[in-house]
Amino acid sequence: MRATDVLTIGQLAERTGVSVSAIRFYETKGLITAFRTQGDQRRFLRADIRRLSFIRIAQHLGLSIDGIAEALASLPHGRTPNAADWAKISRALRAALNERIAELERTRDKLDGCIGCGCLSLKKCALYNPGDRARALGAGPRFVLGDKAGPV
Amino acid sequence: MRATDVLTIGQLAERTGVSVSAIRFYETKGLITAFRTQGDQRRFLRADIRRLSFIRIAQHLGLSIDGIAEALASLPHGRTPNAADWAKISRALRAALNERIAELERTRDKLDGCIGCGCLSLKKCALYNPGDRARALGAGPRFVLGDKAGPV
DNA sequence: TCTTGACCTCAAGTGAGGTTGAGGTTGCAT
DNA sequence: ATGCAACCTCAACCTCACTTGAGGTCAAGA
Repeated sequence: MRATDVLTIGQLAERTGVSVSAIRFYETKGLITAFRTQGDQRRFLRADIRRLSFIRIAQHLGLSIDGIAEALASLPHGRTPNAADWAKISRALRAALNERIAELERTRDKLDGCIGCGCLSLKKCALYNPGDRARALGAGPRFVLGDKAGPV
Repeated sequence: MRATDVLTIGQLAERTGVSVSAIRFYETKGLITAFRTQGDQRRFLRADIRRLSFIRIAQHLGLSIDGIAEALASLPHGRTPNAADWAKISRALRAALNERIAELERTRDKLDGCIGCGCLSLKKCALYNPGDRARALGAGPRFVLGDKAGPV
């Protein structure tokens, strides 16, 4: 293994734009793993750059840490994921993305219907029905890969 | 003013599906105002149902409490907003919505380009460039009505 | 060898968006 | 007039996704 194949946490942070403290946090959450030097310092593989990229993209799409952990669980254990592995998991991400887009479009169309009447009334108006509430709660959109309805 | 024109906080909660504690919280944040009975209990107007609906819809679209307060500031002060007022503010909401949809579509298209190569590499890949980072941070999407770049 | 910057752990803090609980008051029906 | 559900305030607590700080260790260059 060449020296350039392993990265310190600082190097990984610098290459990904993710802070050192955030990387350590992700490790405690099981999103990423490091091996250790004799002096207990973390060392990462170059493949972890891609893993971290996936994490940040997925976050941008609204997935929670737990949702991302779930998605990453589909990657092979015991070997470094290859391009095909990443392509597969990216397609799952794409599906989640399409669903979120469709949901926003539905909301927009309902809003269009409401602009005319100016009703904007919960329960009465199609725009906001109580069944949607679970999805709307919390800080930002939450949905899990492969879970159409989102968390209960 | 008929008795049916005013609502207790419990009635407002029941009609909107928003919890009593959340309504009180919104009041402390200035999103909604109530007048008080002699015994210091809150009383709301029926128009506040619409106001609360707007708040929840805007939240669902990813606006922060502060962003919603800003949007609501464009409503007339001193009189109950009418249908035209709500239509105007709803159009602003629609614009924010369209922007968010467009952003997600751009992300999806970049992701499509990346599935082929399986690159998924921060900085190198078009999918995630550091300039986007400010927008991606925090819990869920943040954007302010009429603010293209989002909060600084 | 020494220095210095990068690293380590663990605990506490942050901010958004609320909820929960204690202890007390109001207001409507009977 | 009385009972009791619904209201009040205020402080503390919660989750999420991190950051910050204290106190200490490691590793590489001069």
